[in-house]
Amino acid sequence: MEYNFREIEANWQKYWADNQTFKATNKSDKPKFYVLDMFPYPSGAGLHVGHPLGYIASDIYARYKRHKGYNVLHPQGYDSFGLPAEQYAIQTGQHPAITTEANIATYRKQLDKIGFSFDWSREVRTSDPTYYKWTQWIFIQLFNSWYNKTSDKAEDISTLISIFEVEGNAAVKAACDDEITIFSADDWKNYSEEEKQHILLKYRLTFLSETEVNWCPALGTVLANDEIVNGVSERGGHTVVRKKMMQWSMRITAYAQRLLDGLAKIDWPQPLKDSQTYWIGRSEGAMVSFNIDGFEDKIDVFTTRPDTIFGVSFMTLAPEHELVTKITTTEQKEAVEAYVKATAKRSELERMADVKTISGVFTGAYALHPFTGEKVQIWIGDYVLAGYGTGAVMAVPCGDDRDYAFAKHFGIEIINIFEDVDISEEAFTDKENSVIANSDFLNGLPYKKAMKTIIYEIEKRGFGYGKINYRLRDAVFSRQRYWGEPFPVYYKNGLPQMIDKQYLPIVLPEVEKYLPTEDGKPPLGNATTWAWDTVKNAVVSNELINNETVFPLELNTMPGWAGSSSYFNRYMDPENTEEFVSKEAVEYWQDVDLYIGGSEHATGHLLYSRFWQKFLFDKGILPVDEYAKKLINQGMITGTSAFVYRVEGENKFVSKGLIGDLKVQPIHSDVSFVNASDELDIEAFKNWREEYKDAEFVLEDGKYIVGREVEKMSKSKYNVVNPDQICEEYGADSLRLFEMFLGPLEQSKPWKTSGISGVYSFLKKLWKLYIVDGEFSVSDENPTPEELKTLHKTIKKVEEDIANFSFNTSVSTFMIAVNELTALKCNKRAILEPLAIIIEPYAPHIAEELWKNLGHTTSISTADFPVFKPEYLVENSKEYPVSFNGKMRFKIELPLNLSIKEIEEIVMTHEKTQEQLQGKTPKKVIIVPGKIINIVG
RNA sequence: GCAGAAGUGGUGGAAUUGGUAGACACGCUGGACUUAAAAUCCAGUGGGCAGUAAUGCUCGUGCGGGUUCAAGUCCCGCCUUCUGUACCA
Repeated sequence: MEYNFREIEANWQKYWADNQTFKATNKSDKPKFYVLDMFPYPSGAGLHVGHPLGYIASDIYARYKRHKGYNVLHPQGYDSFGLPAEQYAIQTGQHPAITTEANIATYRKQLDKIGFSFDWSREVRTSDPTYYKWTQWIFIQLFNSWYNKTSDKAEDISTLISIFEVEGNAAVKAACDDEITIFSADDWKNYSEEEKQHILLKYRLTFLSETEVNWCPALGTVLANDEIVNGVSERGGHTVVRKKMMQWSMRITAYAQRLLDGLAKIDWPQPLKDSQTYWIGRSEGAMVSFNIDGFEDKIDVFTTRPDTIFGVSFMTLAPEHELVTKITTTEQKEAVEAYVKATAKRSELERMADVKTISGVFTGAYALHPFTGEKVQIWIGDYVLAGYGTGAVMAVPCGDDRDYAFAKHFGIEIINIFEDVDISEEAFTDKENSVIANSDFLNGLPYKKAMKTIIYEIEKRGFGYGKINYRLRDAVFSRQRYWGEPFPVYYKNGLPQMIDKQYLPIVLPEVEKYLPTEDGKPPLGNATTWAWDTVKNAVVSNELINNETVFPLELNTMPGWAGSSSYFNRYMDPENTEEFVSKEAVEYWQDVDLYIGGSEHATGHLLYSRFWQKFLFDKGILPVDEYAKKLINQGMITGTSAFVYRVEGENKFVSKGLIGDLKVQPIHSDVSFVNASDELDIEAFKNWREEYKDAEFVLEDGKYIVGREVEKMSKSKYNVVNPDQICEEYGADSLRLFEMFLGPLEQSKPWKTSGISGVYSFLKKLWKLYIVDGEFSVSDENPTPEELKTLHKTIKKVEEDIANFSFNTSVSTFMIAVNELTALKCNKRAILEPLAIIIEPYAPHIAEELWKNLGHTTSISTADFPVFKPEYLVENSKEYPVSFNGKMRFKIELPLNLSIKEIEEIVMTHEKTQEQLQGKTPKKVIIVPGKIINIVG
């Protein structure tokens, strides 16, 4: 009876599917456990061996938890809206839905081969109308809500209207647009319905506004900051420019503080928390208004150092600042205009590459210092960003590096307002250790006291107020793309109207072309049936638009992160057509206990989804405001590329060891042509490409040895390894074990297929334990203490490893156990049965097969995990290492019940000790019972 | 620049609280089986020196210091690589 993994794995995969072994119920007496993977975008390239790493880890965890008596929810689905399918559609005319469907089929086939314990009955796809119905629904909920800073939560817009009706908006504390006009209750009542809607739009949690966006002309779309890499689009590398557009935005800034505070109660990796903290970017300071000499207008600035206000010697505005044209003097007009123009022209790329250059222009205007009344020059400079704070800064050169450099460069006065600090060479930025001087009533105060005093004074004198500012921006939610969720929105007199829940989903219309229209409208502008009939409550032909009962629908679609921001809640109740998720389901499952995925989502998906969770929590739809208790980032698996070396100018390849002084050009070879010893299959390489057919190969010892280098796994580097091939050749159990064996889950590590033979032969050795004379057979004899010891130390170690997500060391532990049991010729049921269970999470197929052969008729998947018994590991002697001055010289076997004194006596009289000491008396003897003996000479 | 992670044999990596550095594998070398190959099994395998050998000595966890009876692990100062981020007032 051979270990025939092909037959075994196919049989069990069929069994699991037929019996719905891993289907989770929403009702159970067992405690719940929710294990989630970040769901994949089904790309056309399919999975490579790097992708399943996290899925294998989570699957091990899920399977382990089933053995421990939990009702485990372990779903999987697809984030199936996205740009690649759309790009492909633009090129070929094929509908993205067809491409997506085909890609999903490939993914599913590949995933099935690895033997995951997913509950596929709960699968969701973000591009499926029955799913995106709920994405649209959440959008409507956000539209119908405002953020009340007094109650510190989102509330229905009707509560805001009630306040307006009673007292106007003066006292309302809300997260809203910056420019809000104050109105009274009477004003409100006199506003037209349209005016009211315009005002409410400034308060809603999703709102329309003219935003400066990253417009990519080549893709015909707006890109998020994280979709831009080095100033060009992440996909395709096209140029990106700044442009103003009417866009939907999400008021995530309302949640800035809560997103920050929530980090304290979730067990997520510190680096990930740090990057979210940085992204949110909380800073405490003050808003201060500066009057402008000769103008009514004021310049508002946000500063984190109001305590240094007496050090202000100039102000800098962003070139885009609205006051620039107004206040610039005639003498400076030309220079200012040229500078503004030059800045607008500079691409993001240029601005980034050139951080060191100091540039700016004096406007000729002066601000008046609020405390001293002195005149302060107003400059413009592109180091001040229009999008942050107020787009203006009060410059304090003595306390800020950039202001210092700017002042030095343009010869502006530098006022020192720090006690006993020399600022002739550089600014003094150590705020914690600063003591203010030369600053009127702040003199002699340390940082913290100075801050308190100045904010009090600023507020008292009406120059401004203390403020907490966040770097986090509201998230633009519109995309000029086809393959995304349509908005459930139509426009009446230019005002957005939500479509009622009962008519959802609004299904993506058919279009002839997936490109933007000729007049620059998004691709949905090509649709001919894309109008909303408010009588029939249906999508109808555009020809029927009369702006009385039939209105145009929104042409933008939602961004990639829309569908992924709450999908984990939908898994709890995926077939519910009446509610996003039922109360019972969400009360039972609550939240994700373990979430595994890549760290690249740190500030995108993982921040937006926390925002939506908090919002839905505020609305009473979800019971918890953080959705994932624990999160693990799996590391990247890199590829090991292979290189052949072509002699420059010739069609001749030299083996790596023979390069010497030759001028050679390294060329990627497909890794499949190279064996474990780095030898190239020359014939395969020659047949790869026409140009290599007649190439000459210079060999060493009769072989061609390639060079190897670790690089990102990618098609273009010919180092991609496909999991299907591995499953075909070694089996899914080998793949699973090997992916884990590679190294710590959270670190990046290179893939080298040759190593897999180690885990493969381990599985064969494991199999053999259960075989006697070619037949499956185990003995019912009582196990020996040695056998029990091996079993129980394995149970102990594996449970500790799983708790620490240290799956690599578990695999080693299994190997050691099997090696030991093989040496002991152990064939006892009492050992081999529990062994099968503890290996099951890692190698489920072979475990099921062994379990069946042990006489069981049901799946091993819910068998109780064996209980660790420490008594089997009790030792009564220890092989002590005996060190001299910290260096181990020999070992000595001693009973563990000896006292320190007794140990010392035995050790000191030992002949090897005498040999080491050579008659000298040791200064000190250190004995740690059970650990070590160290003799200091 | 800032933030984070990581540097251990030819390779992937292991080493609970400081306590035998290199577990477990890959690769390599030698051997068994075989007409041969594959598969399988056995033995060896960090470097250097000495010895026929058993063995002994010595150096060794990126570099330089320090604490300690004892440091891969703790402290101080550097170097390198990878990842993220981009003038945030």
